[in-house]
Amino acid sequence: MSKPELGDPGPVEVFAALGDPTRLSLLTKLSDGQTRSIATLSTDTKLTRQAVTKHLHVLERAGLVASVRVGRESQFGYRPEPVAEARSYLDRVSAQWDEALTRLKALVER
Amino acid sequence: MSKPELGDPGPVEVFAALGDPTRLSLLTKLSDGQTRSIATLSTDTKLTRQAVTKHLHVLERAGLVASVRVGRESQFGYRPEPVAEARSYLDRVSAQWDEALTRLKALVER
DNA sequence: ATAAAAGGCAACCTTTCGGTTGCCTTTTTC
DNA sequence: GAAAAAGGCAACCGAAAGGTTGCCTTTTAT
Repeated sequence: MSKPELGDPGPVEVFAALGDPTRLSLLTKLSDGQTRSIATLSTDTKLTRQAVTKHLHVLERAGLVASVRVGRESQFGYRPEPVAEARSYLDRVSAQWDEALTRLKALVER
Repeated sequence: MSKPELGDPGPVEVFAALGDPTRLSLLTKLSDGQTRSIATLSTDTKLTRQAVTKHLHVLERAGLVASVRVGRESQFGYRPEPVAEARSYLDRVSAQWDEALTRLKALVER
């Protein structure tokens, strides 16, 4: 059945989550498949640990990362699904555009 | 030389621009290749013409649309380049992820 | 057993966003 | 040559975003 099930919202939320430099770099860092703690992700960031935490939660609400508390630290990991969704959304947009181009071409060459 | 040339900023700006429902729907509407006036785009939107105008300018700053003033109205049209950029950005992200998976698999199956 | 490391929580602040209203200019249309 | 249509400009407003600081809890290391 696959309920909407909270954890991968629509493309809008995903794009919004990607639309911030800090978040985008956190995500690309995590997309290497390794899992990282907040402290780790906070080094080389100029920002406070708290700020990073907030960004991570935004990413999490958008379904782009998931976290597990292990011992005293919580490990964050990349989740590929929403990116795939976003990608196919953009695919559809540019597909529509390509169609339009094709139609125009056909019209002109007639 | 290809100066940065204002008009297609990085992926962050593009994602930010896409991360709003109104903007996303304006863009998909325009991605059919047809050019539309602000008034036209404002119908069936509940929002004020001004609000729509602002959104269009955001899209324009992100390079996703371009406008030309023709007579008394300004026509907005879709610009495909930034979408392609964004798409390839996401491609790289998921490519990195896939690589990681592959490496992990190799390691495990050894 | 204490100290240090990692985090959660919450208050607070400033800037940006999304949106509205009012008014003025320019182009059309009749 | 008015009246209407399409927009631009600017002020203003409330809510959300991005960030900080302070303090308390839990886990780990010594």
